[in-house]
Amino acid sequence: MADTDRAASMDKIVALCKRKGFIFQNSEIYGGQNGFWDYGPLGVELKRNVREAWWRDMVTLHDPLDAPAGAPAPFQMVGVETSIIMHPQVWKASGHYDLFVDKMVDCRECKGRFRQDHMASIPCPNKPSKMAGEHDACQLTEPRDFNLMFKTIIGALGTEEDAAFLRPETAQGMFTNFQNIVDSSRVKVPFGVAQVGKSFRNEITPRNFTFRSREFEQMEMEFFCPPDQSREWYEYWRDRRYNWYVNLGIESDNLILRDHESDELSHYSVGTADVEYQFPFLPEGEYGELEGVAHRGDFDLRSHMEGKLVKDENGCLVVEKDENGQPRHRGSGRDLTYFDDTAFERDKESLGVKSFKAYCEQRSGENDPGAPYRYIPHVIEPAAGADRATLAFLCEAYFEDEQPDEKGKLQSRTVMRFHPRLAPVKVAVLPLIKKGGMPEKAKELFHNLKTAGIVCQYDEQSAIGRRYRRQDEIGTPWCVTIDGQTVDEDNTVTLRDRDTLEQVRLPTDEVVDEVSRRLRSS
RNA sequence: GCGGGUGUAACUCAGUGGUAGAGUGUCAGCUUCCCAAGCUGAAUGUCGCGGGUUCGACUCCCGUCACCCGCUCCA
Repeated sequence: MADTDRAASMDKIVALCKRKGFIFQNSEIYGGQNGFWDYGPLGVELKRNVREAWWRDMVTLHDPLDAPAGAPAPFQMVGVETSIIMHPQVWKASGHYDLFVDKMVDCRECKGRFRQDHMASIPCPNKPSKMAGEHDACQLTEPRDFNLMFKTIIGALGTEEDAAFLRPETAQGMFTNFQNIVDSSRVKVPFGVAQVGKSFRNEITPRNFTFRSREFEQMEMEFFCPPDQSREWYEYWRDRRYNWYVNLGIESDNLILRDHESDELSHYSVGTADVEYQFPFLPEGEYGELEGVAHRGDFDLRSHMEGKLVKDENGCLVVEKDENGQPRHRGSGRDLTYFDDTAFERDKESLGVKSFKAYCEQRSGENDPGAPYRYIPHVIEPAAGADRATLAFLCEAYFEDEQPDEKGKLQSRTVMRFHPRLAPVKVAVLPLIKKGGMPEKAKELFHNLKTAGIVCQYDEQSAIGRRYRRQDEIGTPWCVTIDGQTVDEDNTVTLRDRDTLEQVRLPTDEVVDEVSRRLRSS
């Protein structure tokens, strides 16, 4: 597909999102706000389904007794929901505070804005032979702070002293609760903590529909494992997360798993891979990030123990010091190490020691006498964007094809081919015509579907063909039609498939079970 | 943030210095026994927002907001 076609299809998707109630611009009646979006009646169902598919896969269906296929070992998985505003020190210790506060310099002459630490390598827009700020005509402002974290004030009389931040990622809530979770829920390493929630970033350039928003929702999981197994776990989660998208209907041609180059890695990461989708708003062959799966080592827990970490000249993580030799941003001072009692109990006989204390004393000369039984767990973090995944599913579902109308003439059809589990509406109940007892019969079935908790719609408005198309356009996988045969003969209905247009007849009483069965097996 | 483009009904878009139309969609009625059918009727816009010029602005000018494209940015 040419790039112009790709852009055109994106325009159609955006228009459909608005027309059918998937996604609206936030505060639209006031002119809108850059970087903020609202989900409409169908969008909220779709996004809920995305979230639930993730939570089900991660938490609800996870069986801690057996290792899932491909996993190095059995593991446990729990969920949390932590607050959006956290203690300001969290962001200082994690590094976000320093990292997100960029010094920016404006040029009054060329109207350019530059990151102060990048200026030496950015050509002056007016005189590209010189670097920004070095041309005689340049009129630079003083460097100013640009904080990518949303700032707020705690307390009604709050001053700048009471400044706090909306979280730019949900992950820190899992790290700061690490000890609480270990102490309260009897989990043992390796285990994961999952969370779904809103995050906020003051993006400089929100763009591409909901892809880069200032308020967005993340589906993050922090997986804590022994340091010597972290590589295997990283590879496991990377592949498993890629497959999650494939299983929910993303064609593998549009989806890639891309390992980061070493110079692309965050300062704390020893390995990161992105799950990326070929969005229609990108040029052909370019992909946008849906999810980052990062091997974060012990960076996060260590930061919250010791304080903000930086790499020293040897590439080792050390606490960053201020001019007085004190930590630049102190940590909590809590001991967040983990004692692997299972492994120690297993090994202690062969080690010839009675207690862990004795083991440590025996190894008192070592660098880390508690190793490998007491350690800071390493972290594997699959961090997915719920809005980005939702957008990818929307783009992937969009199809235009041609189907014959009642006169046999081909008519174009817009159909959203959502995976049935993601479809906002699962089934529509349609009386073929508005009389002959069909509406009554249809309403009865509709009530039964409702009672069974299946999201469904009832529609008796206008011709049957048009109603099918309406449902196609919002991606409803099945339509049940009540006709004369239902009422006058054998109480059977037709069940129409969105993609094949094929119809099967089945007894009205079996519709709820059949739809449930199809949803389960999809 | 910079440069370019765009902004008229729910959607797609016409339009003119004299306060607005089409198609689709939506709604109501009739008809209709399976894929955007037909007929009849109806509702909807302060022409993105604010200011200026003008007797009069949707139209011209300025500002602003939003969207798209290109740069920049992207933990």
